[in-house]
Amino acid sequence: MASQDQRRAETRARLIEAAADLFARKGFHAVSAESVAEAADRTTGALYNHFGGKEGLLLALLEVWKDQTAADLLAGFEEITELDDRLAALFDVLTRDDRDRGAAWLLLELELWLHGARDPGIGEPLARRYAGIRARLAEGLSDWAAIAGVPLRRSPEQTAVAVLGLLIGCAVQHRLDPPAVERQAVVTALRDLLGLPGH
Amino acid sequence: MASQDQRRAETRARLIEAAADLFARKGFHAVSAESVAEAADRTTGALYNHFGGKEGLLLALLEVWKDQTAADLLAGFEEITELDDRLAALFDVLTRDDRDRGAAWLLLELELWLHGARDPGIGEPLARRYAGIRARLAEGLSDWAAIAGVPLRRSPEQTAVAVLGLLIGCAVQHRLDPPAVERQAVVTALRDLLGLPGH
DNA sequence: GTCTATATTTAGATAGAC
DNA sequence: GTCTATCTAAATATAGAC
Repeated sequence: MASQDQRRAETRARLIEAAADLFARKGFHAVSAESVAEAADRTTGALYNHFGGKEGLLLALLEVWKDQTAADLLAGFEEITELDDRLAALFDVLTRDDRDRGAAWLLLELELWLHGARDPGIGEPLARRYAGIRARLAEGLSDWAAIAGVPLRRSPEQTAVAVLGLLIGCAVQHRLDPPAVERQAVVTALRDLLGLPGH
Repeated sequence: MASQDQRRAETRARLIEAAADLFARKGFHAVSAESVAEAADRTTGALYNHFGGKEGLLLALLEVWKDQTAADLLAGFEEITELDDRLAALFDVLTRDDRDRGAAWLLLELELWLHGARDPGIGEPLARRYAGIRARLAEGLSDWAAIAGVPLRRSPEQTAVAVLGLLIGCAVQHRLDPPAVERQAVVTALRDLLGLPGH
């Protein structure tokens, strides 16, 4: 009896994973429901049974990633002690271009954003997700400020907005033209936002 | 004889304008070549004759916007004298949501970016465009620093990267959740990047 | 140079077998 | 619950008339 649920859960997981990969690499509209099912070793029938369609799959994907992204982004941040390295790690998460999930992360992120900006059904959960990421980041920055004895220049929330904004905006530019965005310059810019003197 | 060229030029312009509007509002893949032609009061035949297809239309659109964007972004910047107002004007260009072209600017921008990140044929001209925008912005910042007597904290180019990055990243967040991004906080963050004391 | 009409392909979605 | 087979709709692209 449990193995039925197990198989169902695996099908669901496989479909979501395949969707994440394909949507990120080719874009939502350029990917057919059939190709997602095929990549997951299932069929469109299963996909429609689970998610009701491609749009439903996108929403499910968003929900799964809701917390995971914040975790990915802040994983390094909370472990590293040296501040400059922590800041650089944040940028690296967004710009690394290897074969793992981080590879197309930025692409999928903006793919989702673009849908969210047009469709409230996607936009609202996405907005909540960003708010969650900022809340965690704000908490981290607030703790850091207290320990380091450096007063933040804005509320923790608005500092998180600025830090996240700078990271996203620089990552966007980096993707099109990597040499144009110097890693070290991003780090010093982040330092500026935190109210630290130049190195 | 000239009227032949004129009509051809007008058809081209109408198609590009219609494409900009529709691509921005609905996204490239969600828009059919036929709907673009219809919105431009022409037919698909004309579209294919001019651009060879929808992809060609996207490229042509990109070329037209190449310089225009920098002009739009910096138009206010160079006229306003009060620094905080200048900085706020930059952000306003990216976040205003009225009925004119600025409305969907950010959407079309990231729509193009997403295609550019996946297709070098789009990515390379797009990268050149961003470089152009940064060059103009760097020049403006450099001039300002000289006049104001405030030394920039990074090279003009890398300062432009950071300023543009912060603007884009904050605009992205603002689009999904306007109240979460305080205009004044963006201004002070920009001040930080320029090495100015808090207000 | 532009339009009408259409060929070709492929998408999303479903019905019924197992 | 999943798969096979198929239906309907819509998209890109073209061919030929004007």
